Amino acid sequence: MDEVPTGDELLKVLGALGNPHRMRIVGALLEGRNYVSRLARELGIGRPLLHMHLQRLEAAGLVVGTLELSESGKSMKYFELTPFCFALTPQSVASAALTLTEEERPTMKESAK
Amino acid sequence: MDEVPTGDELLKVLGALGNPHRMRIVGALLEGRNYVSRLARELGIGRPLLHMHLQRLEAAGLVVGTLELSESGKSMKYFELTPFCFALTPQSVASAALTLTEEERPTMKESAK
DNA sequence: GATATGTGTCAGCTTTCTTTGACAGGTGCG
DNA sequence: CGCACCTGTCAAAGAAAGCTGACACATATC
Repeated sequence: MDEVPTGDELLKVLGALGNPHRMRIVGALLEGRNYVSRLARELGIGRPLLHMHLQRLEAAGLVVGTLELSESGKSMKYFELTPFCFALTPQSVASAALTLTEEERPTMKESAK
Repeated sequence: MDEVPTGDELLKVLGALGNPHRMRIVGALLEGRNYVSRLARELGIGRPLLHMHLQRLEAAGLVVGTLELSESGKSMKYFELTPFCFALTPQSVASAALTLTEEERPTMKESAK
């Protein structure tokens, strides 16, 4: 039931969900799949902005987008939620922290000591 | 068992946990309470930086700090984890998104009003 | 052709977060 | 006293995130 992610994966998930717009996007997609332009209108934000947010959610594996051709021939990108499930406890966070790679380093300063 | 937070609360929690240093701090505190200077040495980061990160975690309710007087008379601030437990699913995120206040808006210029 | 829909990207600005060094204070001990 | 700890704060710089308008491309309809 619960997914047990690596530190880097959990970092991307938390970074993706820790934003008002992206939380609202998840809420909007819970009612069904939707395409970018319509989603932008419903949420009242610009499409370039929404595009960026969706990319962040997709990079975290929380949504998936598929480019489809409508019957009229226009290409439309539909996004939908993935059935993710993460538990946030001191234990789960701590075990994820152990697998953090230094690529995600906040700052590197490996001199002598 | 699971905590059901408001949108703003969840936002603070996700923002607090979505950082490599703060994840490591949670991992370090899982082994027991600790005071700031020692924690900074063990994690290899500066005290001012750790102080800021701890403040962020405390603002999210994930840790609590208590200023105590050691037997020798020095004042030391001990931090320890709170037994938090959050479930991250499309449903939990969506319901939290409904209670988001506009105060936590992502950059809004408040010129007129 | 002009308009309306859809797609995506880019540069540049603003805002926030992160980080560091310096500074303030306190206590106990040789 | 000077040294070794502890506490806290501040300003400024650097890095990252957020946001906007303009652009380019496609297709269908008027």
